[in-house]
Amino acid sequence: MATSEARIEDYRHGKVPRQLRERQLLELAEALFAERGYAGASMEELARRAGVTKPVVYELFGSKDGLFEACVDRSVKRLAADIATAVRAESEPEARLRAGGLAFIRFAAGNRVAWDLMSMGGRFAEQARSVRSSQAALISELMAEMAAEGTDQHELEVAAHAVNAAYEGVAHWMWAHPEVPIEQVADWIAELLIPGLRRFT
Amino acid sequence: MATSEARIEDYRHGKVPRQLRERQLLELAEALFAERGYAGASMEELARRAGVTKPVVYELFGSKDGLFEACVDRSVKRLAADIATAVRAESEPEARLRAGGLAFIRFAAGNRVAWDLMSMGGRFAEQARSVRSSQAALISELMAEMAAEGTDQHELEVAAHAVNAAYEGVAHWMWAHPEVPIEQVADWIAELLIPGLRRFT
DNA sequence: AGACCTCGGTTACCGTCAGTAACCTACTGG
DNA sequence: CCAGTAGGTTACTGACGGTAACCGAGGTCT
Repeated sequence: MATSEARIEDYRHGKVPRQLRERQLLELAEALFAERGYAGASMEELARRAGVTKPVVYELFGSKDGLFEACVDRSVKRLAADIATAVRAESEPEARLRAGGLAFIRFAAGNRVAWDLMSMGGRFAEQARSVRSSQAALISELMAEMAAEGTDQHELEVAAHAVNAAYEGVAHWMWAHPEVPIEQVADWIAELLIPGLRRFT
Repeated sequence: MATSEARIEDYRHGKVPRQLRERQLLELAEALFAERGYAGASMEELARRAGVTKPVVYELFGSKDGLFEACVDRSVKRLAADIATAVRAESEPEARLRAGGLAFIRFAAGNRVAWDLMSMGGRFAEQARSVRSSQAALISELMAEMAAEGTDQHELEVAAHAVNAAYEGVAHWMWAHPEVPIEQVADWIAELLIPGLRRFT
């Protein structure tokens, strides 16, 4: 990392550059949302924790929804990057799926805060849907590699969504069973899904 | 149905029995939540639609959360009943899973209101988790029928959660693709999952 | 030097809504 | 006729999302 990370403490007399303030608020907001839930988190408190007042937050994010979406966006990007990296490390389709799945599970296990953020449905159903779709698109791509030419596009999409959801659902299960190693879990899911996916080849 | 359904209109001068009022409010609340989302739905408006005032709602449900949970509970029970009925109609394990899956998909397709209610995460994460768990328990039961004796209990649970989540995830996909018949979708998922499930037998 | 701009920030307010305390009133049974 | 109660209302509080208006330190142009 060449450019040293700027810190808030360097700006003693208030007056922190917008970009830095934004990063600071995003980090605090992520923690706050995870800690209190969407409804329970108050803009006032976020501002207080950052040592500023409400209008500052509103100028940067527009609204509470805007702030939340920004947080989710951040997490989604991190997750997508993690998966992409893991997938790129392998070359065989099946190995890529296993690697992607493991990365997914790992992320869920190691970033519960971010994870909880992303799986908040409710009024953010639309956003959640688009997250899932892009996730599924990623999987579709993986599957398209190994799919025969004549495969029905809809069926492929459905399978991709199913695969994505399966991992997602199991991630929830994991929280209740920390004693089970995640590699084991990832393996079980892969073992469950791969046989059914083979018919696409 | 022997006992005739009591209706609100029969009680011209206010004074409606609590039980009936409760049913009425639950139905209106379900619609309202679906229409406006949790945050957007106001207790005031619900009361107005029912022709009463807020404290009536509060006496019956305690809080907005309480009302919401009651709504979800109602939907969950309906879904579980639907699935149980469908499953009971078959005898072969594989056919039962297919039937259960189809019932699941059918419910999602025909009760979007209830469905949306159930998949609202956020502050209701705990409730959502318990719903999923009981759902998965149902599937576990199904799978236990066809599972060999020595099967790892954890693996079975994981698979059950994965199967449940897969159906759930695809239900979301369906909304965006109403042109695809639900039987087709249900079949695709079954085809995807069953091969992987066979290793339990 | 002084006029001026702008950037980061504050004070003080509004409207909405969950939740509650206190009160009202038509029936019902003794 | 009186008491109890079941169903309901009025009128309020407190919290919170969101906003208008203002402020002051620093740099820049003439």
